[in-house]
Amino acid sequence: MTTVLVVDDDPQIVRALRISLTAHGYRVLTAADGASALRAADDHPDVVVLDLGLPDLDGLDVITGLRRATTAPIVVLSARLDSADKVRALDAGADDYVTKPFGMEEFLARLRAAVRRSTRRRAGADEPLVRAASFTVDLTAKKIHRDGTEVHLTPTEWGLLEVLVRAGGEVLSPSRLLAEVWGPNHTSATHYLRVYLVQLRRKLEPDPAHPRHLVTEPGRGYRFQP
Amino acid sequence: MTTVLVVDDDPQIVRALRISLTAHGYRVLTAADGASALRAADDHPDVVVLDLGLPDLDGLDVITGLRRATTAPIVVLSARLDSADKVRALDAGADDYVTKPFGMEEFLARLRAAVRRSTRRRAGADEPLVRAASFTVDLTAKKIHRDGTEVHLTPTEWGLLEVLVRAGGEVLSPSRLLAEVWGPNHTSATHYLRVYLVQLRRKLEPDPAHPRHLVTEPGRGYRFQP
DNA sequence: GCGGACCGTCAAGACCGCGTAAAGGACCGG
DNA sequence: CCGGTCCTTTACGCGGTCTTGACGGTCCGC
Repeated sequence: MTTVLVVDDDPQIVRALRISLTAHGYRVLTAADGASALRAADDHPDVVVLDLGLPDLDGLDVITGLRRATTAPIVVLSARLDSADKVRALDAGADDYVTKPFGMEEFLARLRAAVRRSTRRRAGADEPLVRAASFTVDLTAKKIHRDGTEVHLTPTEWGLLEVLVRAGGEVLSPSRLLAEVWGPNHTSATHYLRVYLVQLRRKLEPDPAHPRHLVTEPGRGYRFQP
Repeated sequence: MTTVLVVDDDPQIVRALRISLTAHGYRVLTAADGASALRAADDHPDVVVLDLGLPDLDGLDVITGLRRATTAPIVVLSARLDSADKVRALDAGADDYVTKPFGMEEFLARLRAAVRRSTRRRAGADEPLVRAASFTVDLTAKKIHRDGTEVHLTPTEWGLLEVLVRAGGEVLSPSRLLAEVWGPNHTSATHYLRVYLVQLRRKLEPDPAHPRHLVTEPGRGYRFQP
């Protein structure tokens, strides 16, 4: 679950944000001033929503202080429209700046965008990882693993496998596959496909003669079965 | 140098952005429609500035298309004030949304924030000293140490190594490496790379014939393995 | 049962990317 | 002007990869 630290001294806004955020599945921590905000940073929130008009500390100092404690994205809320304030806040380490009054939908979308970017590396890095019974395909790292060891694929082999995997189980016609891997001018060389399907099966399938994942659909094409 | 891809069909805006961005030390690529924007994504911009009102493709499709090709942050420019548009764009994969007309200072600050966020991980905070098993790279002092003694690198050798090290293990394509080290006009002289890779390996690798740190990814490029 | 279309398999040769050595040439400081 | 460093360019061998051809098998319609 994603944890949001809301820092604002206005109980009205805190309450409104808590309701909306909780309703959207977030876990909510709150702080009413800068000092407690910096303390709350130790609880490792995934994202911080920060009002700049706090009673005890200057807003910019809160940002730099938070930056020392955490790499979580900071979305600043502020009533000030002055663009110089925005520039200072962003350069101090904030990730986005929303002026009050704000629309809740837009605010939530900006929050999602901030969280998405900060988690793409660690969580998202291994999300496009497709599993089959006997091997796994890492689409970003372009690597295949089987029985714990890495399997080496040639560029063309990889190109073919990638197209099949990205299709997500859909049957792809020979001409479609050829166009994707070899370019639109090789759509009649269906023999290539057979050769490379054999090689892929030999490298990936437990029993290459009876493929379970790289399946032939006679007369229609090929399909990847996760 | 940070590379910005500016996508807009209005020559006025492109021109204004190019001037401002260049003056602030960015390298600027431009595209006037969605199709060429997707093509330009292969040049690995560090950040994309995208106008949503393009003549050929729907803005959201451009965002999702870019997201397939690159993880660079996307800052959307749009004349539409409707918050529903913002929500859609942000949820499609955009990182920030600026409405026209916009203040250049604020825009630049948002751009800096977007770039900072996406490069924070590899900047490695305050440890610009990268260790490999057989040598260490000091990125600030521009020095290499191996077995306690300093290794001398020529400027070009250093440039190449620096780009590889800063990429933090990511595979870099030949064209990308050439553009970074020799400038964007030498992207086809792939032979340079082989020559300099040999020299770097001879100076740094324990067994230059079987490199452990400066690794070739056949068909895709080169990678630094710490 | 028979022929043809489609598919799987194997292997040989062409081709291309990569690594390596080394020569030519620009540039610079003495 | 000279020696050195560094960049560029040429040449070549090797190994992996792609392409191509041949052949056997299976399924289906006739």
